[in-house]
Amino acid sequence: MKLSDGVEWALHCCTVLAFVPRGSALPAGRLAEFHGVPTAYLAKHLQALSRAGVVESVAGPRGGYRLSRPPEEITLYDIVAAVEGTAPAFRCTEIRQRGPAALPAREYKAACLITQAMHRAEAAWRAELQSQTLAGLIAELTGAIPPRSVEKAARWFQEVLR
Amino acid sequence: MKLSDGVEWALHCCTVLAFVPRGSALPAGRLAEFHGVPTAYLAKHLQALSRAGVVESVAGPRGGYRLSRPPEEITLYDIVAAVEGTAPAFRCTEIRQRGPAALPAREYKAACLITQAMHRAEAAWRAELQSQTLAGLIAELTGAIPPRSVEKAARWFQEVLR
DNA sequence: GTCCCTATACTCGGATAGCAAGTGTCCGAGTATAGGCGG
DNA sequence: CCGCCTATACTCGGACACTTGCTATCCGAGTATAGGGAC
Repeated sequence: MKLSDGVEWALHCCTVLAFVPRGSALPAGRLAEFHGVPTAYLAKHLQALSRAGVVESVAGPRGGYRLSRPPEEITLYDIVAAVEGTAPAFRCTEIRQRGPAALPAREYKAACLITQAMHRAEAAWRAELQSQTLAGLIAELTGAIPPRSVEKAARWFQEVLR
Repeated sequence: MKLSDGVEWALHCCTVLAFVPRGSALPAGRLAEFHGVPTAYLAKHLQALSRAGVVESVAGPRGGYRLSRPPEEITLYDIVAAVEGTAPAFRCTEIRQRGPAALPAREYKAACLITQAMHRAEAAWRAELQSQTLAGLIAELTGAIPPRSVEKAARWFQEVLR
């Protein structure tokens, strides 16, 4: 089981985008530069965020990406699901309906108990991510990030959003 | 994010192995036949269960696999972890230490907050799986499985364990 | 009849190909901007 | 001096190669069994 690297990138990008002034936007190239990752590949994941309605894109010069909702209304699950998809990690192939103890398909009305157990675990995972908003994450960040880093980031913002 | 098919197979196999009389064992070939899956590939996952200490193997004729502990002491997480590994699904690559706002590496003492949040979610997933034992699953199963299927399975057991 | 020995056949275990999905990259379509031109 | 038009350059979006890890398979090492022979 492995999550795409894009999930990490998307979470960091959304955190940065939360500091973009209302009305402005940040291009994919600037975001990639800020995080030191390949531009083209990051763009791919930003498109996924755009399709999911987490961020919105504006074309042309002075264009780029910005959050489409206030950070209070964006959960970490929204971001993860946008990149990773909403399909369950555990997929039941109904092997109980095969082999010497199998019955005709119509006999299996109730869902497989093993599948239910695995889905409960995934639900717990989703619930934990849904309980955390982007705003909450940023609130934690304030005070946890070294002041010098905040200063450098602010300077970079000044230059890029100019 | 996708779990290996082997996880589903392993869970079903352990459920079946719980019904093997103490002292006996069930070969990989019989387990594969019971579930209608490729023998060689299932064997690979049974080896993983064996390495993890969930099942134990006995070689030679009348050999095979059996649970190495009573079902009360085997959690669903034990089985999933044996097949899938214990590495976290979310891997932090420390992109916060790159780009124009980065500081020298020694400045980053505290763990990345985004990573902490993702790890909390995975912990919730693990906790849910750890709270369920194989014995509990089997208790649920009793009464949920159609009587005709139980009968066919019992007949097959008679023939195989003979 | 009982014990021992040997050959057998069955088991697991790790090493080996094939394939799908994630990783990484590129170029084309669309648009807001900025400059120039005319009134 | 002001408004309009056009050319520009910058943005996103989807289509195209490559690599890693999951899927599937095979053959060899080891062992408990079963049968036969000797006592």
